[in-house]
Amino acid sequence: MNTKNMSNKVLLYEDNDLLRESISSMVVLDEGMELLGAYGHANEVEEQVKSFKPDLILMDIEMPGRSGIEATKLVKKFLPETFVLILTVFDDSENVLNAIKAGASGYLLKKYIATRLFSAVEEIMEGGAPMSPAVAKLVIQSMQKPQHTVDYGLTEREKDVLLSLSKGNSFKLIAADCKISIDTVRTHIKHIYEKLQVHCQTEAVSKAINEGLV
Amino acid sequence: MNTKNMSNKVLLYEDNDLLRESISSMVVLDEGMELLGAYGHANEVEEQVKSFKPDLILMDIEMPGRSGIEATKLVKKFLPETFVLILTVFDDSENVLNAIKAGASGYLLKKYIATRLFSAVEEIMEGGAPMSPAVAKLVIQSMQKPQHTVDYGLTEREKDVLLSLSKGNSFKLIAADCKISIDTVRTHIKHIYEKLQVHCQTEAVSKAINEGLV
DNA sequence: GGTCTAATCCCCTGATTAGGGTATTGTGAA
DNA sequence: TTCACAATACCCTAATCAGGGGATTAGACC
Repeated sequence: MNTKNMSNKVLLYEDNDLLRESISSMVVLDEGMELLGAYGHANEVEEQVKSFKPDLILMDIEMPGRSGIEATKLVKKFLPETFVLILTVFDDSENVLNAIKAGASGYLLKKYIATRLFSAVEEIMEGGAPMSPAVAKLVIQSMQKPQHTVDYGLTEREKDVLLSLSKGNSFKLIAADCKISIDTVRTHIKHIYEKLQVHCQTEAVSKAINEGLV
Repeated sequence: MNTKNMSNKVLLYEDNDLLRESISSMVVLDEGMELLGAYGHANEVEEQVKSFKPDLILMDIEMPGRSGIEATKLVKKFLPETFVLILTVFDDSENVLNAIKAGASGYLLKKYIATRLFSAVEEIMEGGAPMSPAVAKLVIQSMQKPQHTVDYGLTEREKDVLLSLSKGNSFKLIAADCKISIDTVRTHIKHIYEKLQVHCQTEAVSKAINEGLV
């Protein structure tokens, strides 16, 4: 889409006037980028994206009106091939993960803008995913199943039964699966309900899957 | 756990003799790391981890016997505070994502070992998550994708009911939740079963959660 | 206007599950 | 040797669910 000697068309959304000016200057002075527009809010992002067809958008999260995360969703909806680099002071897990789920290709904390903006842009345009170490850690943690959040004290056999249950098996099938009688299955199930503090299959399955017990 | 002037205790698993020797040398010669052991397979990883209590494990994926991904799961099970850095030639999405889900803290392609091993180790020990740009991209893509894998043609109302069911609600509670009669719930449930090709609640909930329908 | 579908509601019957017991065996800890 | 507990198995009753009907209303589409 972009060759090395073509400059990348860039849009900037940042509500802080000073910062917007400063980033604008950086972009304008860089020969690899061409600034198409810089806005203090993202309320007209849909029209702007459609008319400018940028290659890259630098997006703040906290802006008056529509948030950068909402704006990112819209951008990816109407021009999916556009890259979005989030520029923000927030590095809490909620914002980071939501931005990435919304379709952002990279996440740069504002304190690193001066030193790393150009390398981040370069990385993004080459198909990479620039992230500060702290952000990368958050992303990885979100994928690692919360293994030892709570220990419900399930025995091995109870875990077997719960696993079979979570696959959608009836008591009858669980009995066959575990090679025990259906009454024993019932006994295990009762203990599982007590330990998980639930009162029916669906609750147990939901809890088992969502808390990584299976 | 580790202060800057304490060397980190390291275990290495790598089946290629030449590469194992070469990485061992790098680790031994670095004053920040202390090599406790280097093995060509991970079949006794459980005992080794328990007796050495390493701070960091450098783990190959493809090894005879137990894979590095299985080994990583065991390590995190018995010594959760141990960091695991995957060293591998594979950068396909399946291996990368499985390794991360298994609990790996970082992922370094072998071609980068010579130039980036020390910085990756440093980053990991500081709580970061070193990844090559290609790997970071894979991780991000995996979070952006899993929305509409399969379309079962559920109507909006059916999705509402399925969502409520997946939270562990009984038909009675779903009825209250959606403000409809229990009979209507039953009708929706019947249609959901048909469309999802399942025959009971647990199967439906399992499918809904695992395939991201809710 | 006719057809289709989503969403709502009702009934019935047989199967399954929930919640309450009790009991035996084997194992491992106190 | 007790004691606790995991794993196995059985019984009973009330509640809930599965699978089969049928029916009405409102909108969409042709």
